[in-house]
Amino acid sequence: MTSQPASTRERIVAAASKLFYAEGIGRVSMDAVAEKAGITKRTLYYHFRSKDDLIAAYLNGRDQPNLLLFQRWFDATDGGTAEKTRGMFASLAQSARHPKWKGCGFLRTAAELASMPGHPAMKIGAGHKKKFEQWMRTVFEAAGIEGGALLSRQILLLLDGSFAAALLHRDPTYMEAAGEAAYALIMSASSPLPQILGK
Amino acid sequence: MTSQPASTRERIVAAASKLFYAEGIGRVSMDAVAEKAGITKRTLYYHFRSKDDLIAAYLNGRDQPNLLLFQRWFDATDGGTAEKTRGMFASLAQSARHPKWKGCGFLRTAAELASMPGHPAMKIGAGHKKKFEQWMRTVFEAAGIEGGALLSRQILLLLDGSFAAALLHRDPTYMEAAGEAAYALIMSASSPLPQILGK
DNA sequence: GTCTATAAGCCGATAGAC
DNA sequence: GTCTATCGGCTTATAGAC
Repeated sequence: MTSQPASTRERIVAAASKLFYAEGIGRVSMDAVAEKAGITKRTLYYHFRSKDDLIAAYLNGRDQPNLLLFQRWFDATDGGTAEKTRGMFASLAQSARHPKWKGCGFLRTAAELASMPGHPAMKIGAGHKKKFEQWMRTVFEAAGIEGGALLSRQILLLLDGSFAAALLHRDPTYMEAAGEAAYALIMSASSPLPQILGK
Repeated sequence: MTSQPASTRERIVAAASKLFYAEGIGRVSMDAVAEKAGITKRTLYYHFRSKDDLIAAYLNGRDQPNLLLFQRWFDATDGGTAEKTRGMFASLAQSARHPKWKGCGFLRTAAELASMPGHPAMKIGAGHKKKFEQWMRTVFEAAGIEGGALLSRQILLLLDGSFAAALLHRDPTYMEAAGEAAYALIMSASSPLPQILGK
């Protein structure tokens, strides 16, 4: 909130955030974080009790900015809800073309901490994705689209799937395919199929 | 191919597979693998040049069995292509309810190795997912469904998304939601929408 | 709040005997 | 092919001065 030149704590989180995202939390040492932040390790441990606390702070710092980014991408696209959602995926694909892109920090951290379900970072990651799903649901309900609860969950699945596939194959077109699937699902929900198309 | 009591190499891969999947590759030491396999570390390094080689062997050993599992789940479900695909996701959700379930080993390994795109394990993981996508495509084309290339890619996205979401939230119902989305997408592709439903 | 210095142990990988 | 023993380096975290 305050606009200080940047507190020591903020500089630590900024340094950790860059390193954790670029290399993965398990491959970054506390020494590396301290060096990147321009402080000693003793100072680092003064501000954060443990590496696990720092990991939690890293994800906490990315929660709101990431959500705002998705919302800006959605709002910036012309058309109805289906078009706007597809546009959001198109912007995501564009962002994934940046050389430093390395997937979703929340999902990658969850993958690394899969054997520690109670880890604070897992809860933050789960909360972040829940917020995305909830936001999408309010969007669908505001647009008068039925089945917003199921639909928003399906959009989230396409989003996370596109993060995983784009990272594994280093191919952002998976995100565009996810956008097309999202578009088709929203269109189907917007105009329920007549019975002639039933099974 | 041979049905020996189990060669040393096979026992090593079996031990590594259990440990890597349960704890994540970065959290498992070569000491732990050797101990689990009942050999010394020197013997382990006689059979595998490095840990990276062992990681590749781990994923290679899971490639075919995993694909066969998906195909068996698909075949075991009654109905048409859409129902069979949804049934496959339902079986996946059931498997995810096992206490030892920890997501997709290929995706979790890719997340850990995100900063090493050229790692052999990344190529094996990408190949595995490509095979799944290709298999789905042949299924759709054999059933006479149009757009099999795009559709199979969208099913893969739902699959990977459900792995990620189910792991993060520890909630297998995300896989059932993915199955419903897959069902809807396949039904739409099977019976193209008449123009009254166009935008 | 930040520093220098170090504890105590684990890491991947190797030497050399048999 | 398997063993005992160990290297050199890196890991998280802490002690005590200022």
